[in-house]
Amino acid sequence: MSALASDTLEYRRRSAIRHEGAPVQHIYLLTEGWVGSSMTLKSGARQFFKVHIPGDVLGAPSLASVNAVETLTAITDCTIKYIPLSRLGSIFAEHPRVGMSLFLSANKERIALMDLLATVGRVSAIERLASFLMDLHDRLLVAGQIEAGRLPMPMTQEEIADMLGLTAVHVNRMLHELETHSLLHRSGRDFILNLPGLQAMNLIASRTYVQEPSWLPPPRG
Amino acid sequence: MSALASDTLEYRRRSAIRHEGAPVQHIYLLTEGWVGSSMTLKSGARQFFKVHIPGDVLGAPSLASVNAVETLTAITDCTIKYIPLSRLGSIFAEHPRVGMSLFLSANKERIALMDLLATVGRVSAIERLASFLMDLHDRLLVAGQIEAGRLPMPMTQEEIADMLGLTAVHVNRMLHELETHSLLHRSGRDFILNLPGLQAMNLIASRTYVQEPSWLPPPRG
DNA sequence: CGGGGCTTTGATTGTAGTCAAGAAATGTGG
DNA sequence: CCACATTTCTTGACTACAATCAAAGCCCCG
Repeated sequence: MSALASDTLEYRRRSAIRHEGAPVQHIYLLTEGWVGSSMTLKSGARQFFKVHIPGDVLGAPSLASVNAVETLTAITDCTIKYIPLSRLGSIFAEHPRVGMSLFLSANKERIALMDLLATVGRVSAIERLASFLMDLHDRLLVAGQIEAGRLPMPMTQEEIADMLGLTAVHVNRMLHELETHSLLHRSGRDFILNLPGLQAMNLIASRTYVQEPSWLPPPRG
Repeated sequence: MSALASDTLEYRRRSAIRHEGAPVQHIYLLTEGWVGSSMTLKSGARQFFKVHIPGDVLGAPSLASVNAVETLTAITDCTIKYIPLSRLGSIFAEHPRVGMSLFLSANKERIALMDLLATVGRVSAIERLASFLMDLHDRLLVAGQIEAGRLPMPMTQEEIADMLGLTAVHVNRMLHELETHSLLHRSGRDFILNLPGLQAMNLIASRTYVQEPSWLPPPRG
């Protein structure tokens, strides 16, 4: 994917990479830092969908729409590569395996959205928080960005609330509750996680994603 | 898509087409009737993600997973075509435009999930219900399956509740509330919708999806 | 016409939201 | 490096939306 990108840009924490409603001209590759994708409703309420970490493709859902559906905001200072849409067309024609891996990754993201939706719709506030922390921790761990159990947390409690369908006040109380039960310890900007304890609170089944699907055509010679 | 399918099967209302956890061997094309996709949590709670209508591809998110992530259940009697995974591989290699339209449709479904997540996370019960009815109505209308304003409703109130992150009792009360405000009238198994009134309650921006993206490579000669 | 699932309604509870104010942390400019 | 401004966090008191519990009625469907 990286080879397909053209421009590289840096963003400061809090700045917008793209606003919802803007014309869709690129997808993006996040190379450093964290980016949040969110939507703002007519009421002014905001819903976050994902905390993107390095290696993630950003902005792909909006490919299906004339106007961007999601706002992309830098959660930390970050570095982003731009992939213009014109380049996307040739991928599917000339590199079917890359096209298929884009398709697979879109479906993986659908699963992530389904898991978050099930969590927001059907799980108590404290368990939502536990699930969120574990999900973010596990993704960062696999990406080699953190050591196990220590999760840097640059998000505000309001941002966490907008991810989980809660209020900032209630997130604060639930964080306190987790600390009371020794499931979490806050050390500066880091969250120290009690991994077994938090994992036990995650009501979503753990997922095994396919790496090389059997049905994927062989690489070109 | 239809040409890629092999087997065709019929299912009775309530029967399962595929259970979550089962090995992933097919995707499906719904040709008649409605199918719900859902997930069951460790707590036993259920979350619905989508009411699929004729023309929809079913089961694609699970392509990214070793075990199926979603349960597919017939909401009405329905007819389904099976697309084996083996066939999927050749699509991307031999029909790049079809591959790309699969990719686009996966991203369209991501937007639908994002809209539902924002609704469940950030919208009041009565507005959730209004949004759900309008979304289903609009999709069926575009598909030419209904006449405007008249929505057949074979789902139980418990199924609607599991879609919206509510209880069946509360869905019942909110339906009553909508009727009180002349936003809804129930006539047998049909819901008669006050379209302008319900649309005004939908807090999600309306979407314009791309048909022929400019970046899509030209059809093969 | 009998029975099980679904709907409806009432009474009560509880989780999370709202409002508010003070404390702490963070950022900024001098 | 300090002083000030602003944002974020924390806590308390109170409210309210939706959940829960329970029971009766309805309606298919066999």
